[in-house]
Amino acid sequence: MAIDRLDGRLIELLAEEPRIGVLEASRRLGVARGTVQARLDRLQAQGVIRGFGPDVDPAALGYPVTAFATLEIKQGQGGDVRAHLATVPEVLELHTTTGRGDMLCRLVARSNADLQRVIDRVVGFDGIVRASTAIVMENAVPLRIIPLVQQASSQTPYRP
Amino acid sequence: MAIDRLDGRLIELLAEEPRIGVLEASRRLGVARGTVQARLDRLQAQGVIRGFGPDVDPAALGYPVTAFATLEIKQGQGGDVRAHLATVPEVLELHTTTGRGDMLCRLVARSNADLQRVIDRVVGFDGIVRASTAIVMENAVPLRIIPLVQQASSQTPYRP
DNA sequence: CGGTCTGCTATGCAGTCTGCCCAGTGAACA
DNA sequence: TGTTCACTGGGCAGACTGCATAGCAGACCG
Repeated sequence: MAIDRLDGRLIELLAEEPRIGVLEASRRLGVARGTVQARLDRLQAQGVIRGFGPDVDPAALGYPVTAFATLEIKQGQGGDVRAHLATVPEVLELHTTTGRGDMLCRLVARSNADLQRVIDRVVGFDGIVRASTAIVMENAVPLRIIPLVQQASSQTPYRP
Repeated sequence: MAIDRLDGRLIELLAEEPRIGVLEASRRLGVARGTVQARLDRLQAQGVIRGFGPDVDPAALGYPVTAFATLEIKQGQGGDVRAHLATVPEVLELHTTTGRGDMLCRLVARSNADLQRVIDRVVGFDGIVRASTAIVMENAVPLRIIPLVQQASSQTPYRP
């Protein structure tokens, strides 16, 4: 669960140059190949690294508009709403939350006009009482994880 | 910008088995290796595939709590607030939005108690007028892109 | 203190893949 | 009709992977 500096550097390296191989990584990190191999296996086994899936940009696919919708759900309808939203491709992410709304979801659309269609489809379901949407104007900080990895790994020095 | 069925299948394949090579992918897709190579290059050049960065799970790093904070910003302070939030490792994502708040950010923390520390650090900045936070209870639909890829690619058949 | 474990280093080997090249083919297009 | 483009199928040298082995240093424990 705790990762050390070497793990951190390895993840940073993989994030910067994903196409890199184990051998090249070991050279950059100044450790043996087997060590990198073992660390990678461990990180994946522990679930720290879930995988290396392709990072697809919705904008490049023709969906440049992103929005967040807060949904208020009728009591006891949570499961149905979740199943409904899971069938909508434009729903990229869905969380149930505390606070004002009951659910928060991330949407994409082909245009602002198209967003209306998506929202209609999202809220066109019985269990949803109310929805409020915030359109993203600028993605000031794109989804990132490296700073957190650095923080988490800086605690534990690498002792060979 | 438009991707066809083959591109779509390739992305799906890469998402399912990221460790796959070009050669194996070409076998699965039933096309020549050079074709897969060319498609991959094109997808990356067009920015559809940004990269293959490691998918790190914050929970496995010791940050199991996720929250979304809506921030209200003092007029004209947007840039400063953005720079401030970029320095906080626990801020994984930041968007400027329309609607009720002015910014929406995704936070992680080591515990609910630790979330307080994170929020204090986030809002402990002059430009932020008010913040309202929603803690994520369940990630009903984890960040996904495949359904969108399928939708986008199903329009254009593959004509060899 | 000595035994045991774990993690790292270093090395080797066979099999496989990558990057690059080329010639040929079929379809779309001017 | 001629040109262009994408795909096919093949070949080649070099590099990498997965796997296995052996030695070494530090931590832990009775």
